[in-house]
Amino acid sequence: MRQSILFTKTIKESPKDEKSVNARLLVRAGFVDKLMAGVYSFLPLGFLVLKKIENIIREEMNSIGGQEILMPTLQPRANWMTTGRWEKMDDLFKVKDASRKDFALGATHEEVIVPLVKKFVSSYNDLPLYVYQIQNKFRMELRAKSGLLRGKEFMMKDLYSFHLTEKDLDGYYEKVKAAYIKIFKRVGIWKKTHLTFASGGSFSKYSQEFQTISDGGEDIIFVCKNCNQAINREIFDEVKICPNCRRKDFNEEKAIEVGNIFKLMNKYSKPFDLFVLDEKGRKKEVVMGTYGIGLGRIMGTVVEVCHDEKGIIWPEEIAPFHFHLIQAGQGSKTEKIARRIYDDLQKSGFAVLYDDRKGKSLGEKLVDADLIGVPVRVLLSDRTLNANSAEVKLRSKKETELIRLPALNKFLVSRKLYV
RNA sequence: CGGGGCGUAGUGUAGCGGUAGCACGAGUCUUUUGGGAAGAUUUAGCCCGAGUUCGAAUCUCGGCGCCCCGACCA
Repeated sequence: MRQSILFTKTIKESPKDEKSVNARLLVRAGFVDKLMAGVYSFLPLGFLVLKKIENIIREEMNSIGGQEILMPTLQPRANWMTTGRWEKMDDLFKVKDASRKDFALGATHEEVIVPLVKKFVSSYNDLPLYVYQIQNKFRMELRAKSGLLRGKEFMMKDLYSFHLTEKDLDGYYEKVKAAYIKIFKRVGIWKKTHLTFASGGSFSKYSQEFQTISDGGEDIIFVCKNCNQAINREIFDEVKICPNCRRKDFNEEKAIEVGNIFKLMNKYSKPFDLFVLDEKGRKKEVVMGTYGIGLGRIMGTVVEVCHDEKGIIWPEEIAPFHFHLIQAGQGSKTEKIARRIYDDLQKSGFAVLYDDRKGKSLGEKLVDADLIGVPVRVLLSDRTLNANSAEVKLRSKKETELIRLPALNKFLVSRKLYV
């Protein structure tokens, strides 16, 4: 993409109504725009990142047998009455139509997926079944905060699994756990992410969460110094011992909950009477699991974890572009060669942000590049051109390297980091 | 939902009952261009509504909005 036609612009000062690191950097760099507290638009750069995250999640969900669907946001009150959550769920958005009929805006989709599955699943042969969607959720957060980390409207991947037995659910639960670890590795936050025991809410005594250590987080976890297992503060007092290695030595950390996995058992299959017939024709209750990841929250978490005083440092797999090509100087030869590098890289299958803006000093372009945080910067100026070279720099490193132009494309493309 | 703080231009501020001003930013043009350059020029504001007053950015009341702490958070 040519930066001269990118309609968003970087902002020099941090917006005064944003305190969290992720919101300040993402707004300044032009990835997102705040419409109101807890509700953000994703601008071209931010939408690219969101789609990368989405695709990683989609790939990993597909790899464990997930079938993708899309369910409605607008949902009938009756389904929520069936589960009792119309009254019980404090943060459920409720709306009325012109005839005063009630609807819920989907905060989660058990009330839709269970009746849906009931229409198609009737035999034990139909199980297990794994269905997921990636879609906006609405929650009436009374206190939206921390930029993208806690919003009223946010994109979420929600996976639901349906099983004949708890044992089968347990097996799939472990598969999801492994898939989640892959996702957190690919988006670049796994090193700071811990599998964490937490309260099970109303379903079971405990659940498991993935918590990423960050000052921007709102949870407190205790990380086992021996094995990296963590325990959420909400249950620490009753546990006080690592459930994994039985030791009692912990570090206390602030953390962001980036995903959770949950055994629902019959919590929702029961109210909707979701059952199958087994091989002997007997009714068997279906057991379920639910597994969520917030996409915007992942994006915000990545920024919280991957930034420096100059801006964002995107992990390679979710960066909006592979390369940020910067053209400095208005010489027609410089422009011609920059254009050729841009075209060649794109032909090689890479996404390039090409800073072809006129009238900006190199300093301004470099400051913008640091803020936006594309992993690899390629600088072509009159000066580098004199040496028949371009300067290559990783956003995460200080060193720069001059690469001779004839070898440039090969050098950049040969980096195995970008696929 | 409880508590606290705060609303004057995009940002930061001045004004303290009597003509809304400054700086930065942003736009245009020119000269520039190796880490946010310079000149000229332009743009843009009292959160909203009632009340008090001859007169309200300023005082009173109500609303709305934002931030922070807590509670909540399949």
